[in-house]
Amino acid sequence: MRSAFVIGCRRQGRCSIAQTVSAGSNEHRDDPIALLRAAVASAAASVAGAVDAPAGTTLERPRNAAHGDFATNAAMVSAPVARDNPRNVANKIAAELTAALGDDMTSAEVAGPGFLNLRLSDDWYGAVLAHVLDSGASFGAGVAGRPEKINVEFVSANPTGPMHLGHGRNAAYGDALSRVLAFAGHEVGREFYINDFGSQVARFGASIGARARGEEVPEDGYQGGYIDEIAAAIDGAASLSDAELATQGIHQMIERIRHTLDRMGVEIETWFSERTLLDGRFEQALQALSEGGHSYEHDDALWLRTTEFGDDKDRVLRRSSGEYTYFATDIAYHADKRARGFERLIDVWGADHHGYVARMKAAYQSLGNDPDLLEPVIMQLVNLTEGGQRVQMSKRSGEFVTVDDLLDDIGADALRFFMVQRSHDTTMDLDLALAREQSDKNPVYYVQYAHARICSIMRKAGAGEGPAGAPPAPGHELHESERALLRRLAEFPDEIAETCARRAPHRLTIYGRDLAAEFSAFYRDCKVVGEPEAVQAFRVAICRATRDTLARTLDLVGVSAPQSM
RNA sequence: GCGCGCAUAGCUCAGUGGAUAGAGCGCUUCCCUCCGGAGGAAGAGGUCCAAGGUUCGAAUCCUUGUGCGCGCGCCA
Repeated sequence: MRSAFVIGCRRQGRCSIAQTVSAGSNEHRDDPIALLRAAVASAAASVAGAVDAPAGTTLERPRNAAHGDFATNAAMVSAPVARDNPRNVANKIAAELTAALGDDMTSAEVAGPGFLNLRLSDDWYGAVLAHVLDSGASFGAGVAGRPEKINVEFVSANPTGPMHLGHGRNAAYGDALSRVLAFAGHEVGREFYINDFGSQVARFGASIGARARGEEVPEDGYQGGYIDEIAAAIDGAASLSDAELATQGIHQMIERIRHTLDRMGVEIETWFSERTLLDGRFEQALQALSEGGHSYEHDDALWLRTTEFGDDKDRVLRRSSGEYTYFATDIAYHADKRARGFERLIDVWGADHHGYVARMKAAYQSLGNDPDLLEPVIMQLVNLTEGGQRVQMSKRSGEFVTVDDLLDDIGADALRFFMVQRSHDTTMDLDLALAREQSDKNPVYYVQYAHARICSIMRKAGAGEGPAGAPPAPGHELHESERALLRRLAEFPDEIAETCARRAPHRLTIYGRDLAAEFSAFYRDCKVVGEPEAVQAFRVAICRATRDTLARTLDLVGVSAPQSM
């Protein structure tokens, strides 16, 4: 029996639930936050007369300073179990905590309906800083409860055209998610599915052929200047077959997409060709569906009974014409991912694919898999704005804005930060004027500036990269800005865990901005260089920890952390 | 019509059961003999779409309604 005990933070309106830990857990023995959390859980369990703290017990960072450094609702949650009123329970928990934490805690006050407001000593804050620096590059890493082998399929833009806005958001999200999952300890495979098979490929080849011969593209063909460019780049294009043109054209488009992703700093490990599934794996998947009794013939077509697993209607695998559908090969693709040992599949799809979710999960289940281990993530649309006006067309070409256009315009850092900034399930506006701005108005510059400023301070302090070592215990009374900054730093591992659990990398951009703002307050209140030696050493250590955590946060989003700007 | 998503400050958005709902932008007013002013401080600005329900406690969970987006093909 394991009851969840969660720590949350609550400051400036944010409330995050994080890592769940059961009472008495020994993990992160040297992590002051984990120790505090464990002490609260243990005290609550003891007072409630239970083995574990009651579910729903939280440790929060109150936004109101009068509510202490940390606060817990343990007493209110435990009261029903303890058959006592919350304030009495709170007093008992406070007594237990005082005994358990000793000098680390300076006060535990009962407040309001039964909140317990805790204040920690400066020595405890010193231990937080020591923990961050001791952890070094692994601070916040490996927080995944149980490491999994996860496949993240993203972008998968059709190789019949350039990457547009939606692909940019998809790429920024998928790459950031992959990075943070890997950082948290999962084994992650990043994959791009190349749709190089089927009717669209034929239309693509026909379009190139038409342009190569100076004809108009067919009614159902692909329009756009890039078709002319591809036709011109293929030797003797006018005399090649449409099929050959399609093959060469797709190769070129993939190279273009690869180049665009490179410019964004997006890494793809596996470029998976749909066509290669036809070597037998495709037939194998269809056979498995048939043997499982999930497919049937009707009206000369082959159908999958997806309604068996919650879809609205059954779906066609093989058309009456004999051609297979995109859906059919996609099923084989998912079977292949599973066969390659990935236990969890995350598919990052565009908004127009949300109707595809139910059928794909049904198909995955038909293959004998747990549908919960296939997670389609739907990216909502992106609108571009400029000075409040909606812009969707490129000024240069008059066509839809491509990712390359945006990279030319606002750069990779701004593109990635802005695209990840919003939760994937909300339609977002990207303000080009703001993204272009090279000032504090622009959030990505704000965070990068804080990092550069810390680097400058450390240069001035002559700190260099010397041994991080254990910083001296604070010899001075800490400034409230120092405590606030250390609390924010200490929150990082929980933030990583929560970002992973919710598949929500946009949290990282918020955390980065909050950490940068917290540093700015520290910078305003606390001088580093020129202070007495012990004070300077302690503050340089704070700078080092903040710099590294800011850099890590930016890196997980795929944004650079410049040492000077 | 059905399905999925969304609805929070003038704008763009955080916030998936806790105390007085936050940030950025915009607006108003301040701060450079100061380790980077690419910065900081203060202020104005809210029926958290509506109505019910669950709870000691709801922006958050449940129902219904409204509005917006997207999808509903033997396309991909």
